[in-house]
Amino acid sequence: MSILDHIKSAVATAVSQLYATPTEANAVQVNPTPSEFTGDYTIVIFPFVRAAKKAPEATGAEIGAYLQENMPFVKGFNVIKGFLNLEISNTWWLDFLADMNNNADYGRQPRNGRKVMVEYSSPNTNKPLHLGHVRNCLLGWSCSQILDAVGYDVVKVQIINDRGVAICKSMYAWLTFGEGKTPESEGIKSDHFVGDYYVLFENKSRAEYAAWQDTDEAKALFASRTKTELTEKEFFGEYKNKWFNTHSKLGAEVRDMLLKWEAGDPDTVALWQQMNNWVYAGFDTTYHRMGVAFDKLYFESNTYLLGKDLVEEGINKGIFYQKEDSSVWIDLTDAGYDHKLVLRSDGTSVYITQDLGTARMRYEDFGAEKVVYTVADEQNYHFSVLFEILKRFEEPYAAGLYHLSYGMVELPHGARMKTREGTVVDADDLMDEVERLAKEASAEKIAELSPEEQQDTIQKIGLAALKFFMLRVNPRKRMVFNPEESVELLGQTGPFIQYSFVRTHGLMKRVSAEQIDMSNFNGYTDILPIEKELLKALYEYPAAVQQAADEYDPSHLASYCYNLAKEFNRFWHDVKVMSAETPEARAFRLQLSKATGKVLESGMKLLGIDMPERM
RNA sequence: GGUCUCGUAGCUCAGUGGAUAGAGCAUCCGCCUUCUAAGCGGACGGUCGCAGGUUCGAUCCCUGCCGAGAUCACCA
Repeated sequence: MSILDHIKSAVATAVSQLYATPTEANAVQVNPTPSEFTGDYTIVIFPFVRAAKKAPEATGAEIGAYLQENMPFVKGFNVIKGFLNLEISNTWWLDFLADMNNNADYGRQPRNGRKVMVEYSSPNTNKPLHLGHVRNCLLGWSCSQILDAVGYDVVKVQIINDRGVAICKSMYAWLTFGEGKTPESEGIKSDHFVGDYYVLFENKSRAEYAAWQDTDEAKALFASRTKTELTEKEFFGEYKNKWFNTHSKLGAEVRDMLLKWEAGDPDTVALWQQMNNWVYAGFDTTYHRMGVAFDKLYFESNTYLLGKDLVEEGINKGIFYQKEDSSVWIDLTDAGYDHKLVLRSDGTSVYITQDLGTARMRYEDFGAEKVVYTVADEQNYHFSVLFEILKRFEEPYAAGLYHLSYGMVELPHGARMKTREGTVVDADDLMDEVERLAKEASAEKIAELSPEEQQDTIQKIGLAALKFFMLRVNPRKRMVFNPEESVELLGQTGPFIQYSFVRTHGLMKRVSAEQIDMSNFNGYTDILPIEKELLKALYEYPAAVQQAADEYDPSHLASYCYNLAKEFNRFWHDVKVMSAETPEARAFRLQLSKATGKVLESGMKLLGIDMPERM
């Protein structure tokens, strides 16, 4: 039981006894005391003045006296307006510091025996990973680490969208224009190689469309448009998909290829394998560099036919209904959604059918009671519907479904990233760039390290900048990706936190090199305000991890790490550690530094960020 | 049009039913003979989108409006 829980329950008892008003412990508000007031923790008294029938000050004084009387670690208190500020005894803080440094798992909860699946990344295989995938991967990875830290067994999965029109475009372009080239022959990273053919296809297609727009047929179509307010450009913009499916020669070729693939045509399947293998090899490199990994891969080519048995089950259970054309639907109007198609009239599945089937299959595979889907917010509606349907099926995991929805990463000026327009920010390029800047900034400072160590340090710094930039923002929010700011190394950044860690690490190296005794810190009695602030920040760590887990939101943890680092830097600036006034003060400050280093390293690890030893 | 999300300093973002709403960047001013200045401090900067309501107390909860985005396919 934490000290805050003790305080809450003691306040509840006090109110119950003093004012004969039964009060729940969780109705008591306790906050860290702001530094401009005296005290460590503050109880908000306003809620109890009605029961006390006294002024807030008098009520606070009575409760304060009760707490001081009954709680050994409450050393004193003061009341300002409706706020009761408690002072916690130094011995309690010293014990806390000792316990924390003896606990290798500070901030981690014991295993709870429960299982959660986290799905993230889930790319298409027709092109390399870009900035949006980076945000996705960092969120998914960090959430899985955080859930692990609070006790869950986490299964990290991705579902690879390896089939469909998109990959066929790359396949067709390579087959038609590739002249047998390979990533090896061209010296191009293999996923980029495949992506280049996708872009090539889109270029050819665009040219075909432009030429078609000059035909009499197209002109007649434009002249006969019903929405007369549309300009020619707008009209043909809207018409593009229709054209691709009805007029385009390239479109016909791709559809033909998809049909062959579905029929299992050996040449087509072999080509598909080849293209996908190139892409996977490239993805693996990128994932590895990004520091993310998966426990199990699902492939859409294996799951896209799933879910039909659920359709039948749904009809039998009365969850779904069938129309005369034999298409199958669900009426979700009572839940605030619309009627939703779950099976086409030709009997083929749609996206949500697959997802229903995949959900059940994965439960059969792992039995996870919670499933986190890390998918961009453009699919909010889809997941609301999916979860609602699974709830109506009374799937055992239905209550544990969560859509970790995140806002699109936009380019400055509100532009969305589009492969066809060449406005994507490529994940590999991005990592190159942050490392280049990290190298620029670090070169002199780490010059005496070995080349390998230098490279390692630079990678850690660059990735920290990128990862922290993306994870410190609440996932729900759209974020504007400004290339210059994202790789900033000063201020509220990953490298700032790394730098604070490096300071603690430097102290610990001296402790072992000079065999400094850190054990007599208990003799330090007059804890300074700056030291107390640091202790309070350290104390908050488990709660920060828990909040990040409860809300599936690593940004809470990112804020926490930044605040702790900031606090440590203030401490570092204000007091001497190695040359402290007394051996006890030195021991105490070293213990504090050690604890800070531990928490920073562990907290950042949960964000997927590694610490360098020097920088 | 319906639904959902977002709106806090010039910019990027935190934040909580409670004390004077906080950081970073930018601008300006200080601080390295002292454990790494990738640091620390200070100044400047706010009608917490607008209007009502609930409350002892609202930036936070509720309603309406305004603005931005997403979505509402027999696409994935």
